[in-house]
Amino acid sequence: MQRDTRQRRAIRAAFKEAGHPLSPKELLELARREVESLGIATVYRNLRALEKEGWIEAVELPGESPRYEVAGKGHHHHFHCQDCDRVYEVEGCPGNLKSITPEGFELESHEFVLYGRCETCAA
Amino acid sequence: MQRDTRQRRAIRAAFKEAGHPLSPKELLELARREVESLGIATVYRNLRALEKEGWIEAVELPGESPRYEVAGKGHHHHFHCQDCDRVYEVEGCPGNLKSITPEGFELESHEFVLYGRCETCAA
DNA sequence: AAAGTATTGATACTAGTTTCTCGTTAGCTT
DNA sequence: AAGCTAACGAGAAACTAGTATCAATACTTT
Repeated sequence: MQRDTRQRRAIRAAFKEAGHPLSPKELLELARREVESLGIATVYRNLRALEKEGWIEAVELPGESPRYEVAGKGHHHHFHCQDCDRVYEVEGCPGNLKSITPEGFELESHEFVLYGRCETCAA
Repeated sequence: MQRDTRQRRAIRAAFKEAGHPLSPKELLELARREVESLGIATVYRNLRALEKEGWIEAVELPGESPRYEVAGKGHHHHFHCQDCDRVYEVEGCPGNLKSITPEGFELESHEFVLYGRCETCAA
């Protein structure tokens, strides 16, 4: 049976407070504010468990190792800040996708990443 | 000075014949049809050299290690076939990007990937 | 054709990320 | 509160992608 540990609570809390996708390292840092002895192995163990139970899902960005965000947010995309390297969610979707899909290809889904500077770094 | 070797010719030829982005492994396979002794180290060496001289450029897709395509094609995006795992180029661009960029964020560039089945695999 | 050296191929190595191992800790149940 | 054992922490190990090493090969020039 699954236990409700300090570590797991800290990890869940970190996701909720952050509100944007977190890499394992970012997650470790954030959750250590709560449980400072937290180890990286525990982070990975819980990421796997939380993903399996559907509470988080992986966010893969070009040339980056995966980040994770709380699941069930509906269709959205991401903004990657080139200064602070953080990833933000963006609402909305450009649409128009079928028109650029080549003849005979079956479009199933799409991913879409904006690059630039976030509000904080742009200032 | 740079030499014109069988290996380098085979690699260039593979890019031109393929007409779509190639991973180092794909490139190795293709170029081995021409030079069967070709080693992976040589592939990486030439990828680096060709990228440096601007003849190819890297194509980064979510969760994938980089592929490379012949440079200088103008703005375009990519279609990743989930069956054969090949990547194709697609013309056009949805536009409309500023409207979904959050307040205060500075948009610099974007990347955009379609997923589904290519013509061959859809048949 | 010979000499000089850039390039090759095989393999060892590095770097980064994720997983495994195992003794210890701490939730949960009774 | 005692016992059971899931979960933890630290470090070793595995995996992957890419780079470095070095003797052998093969372009180029003379």
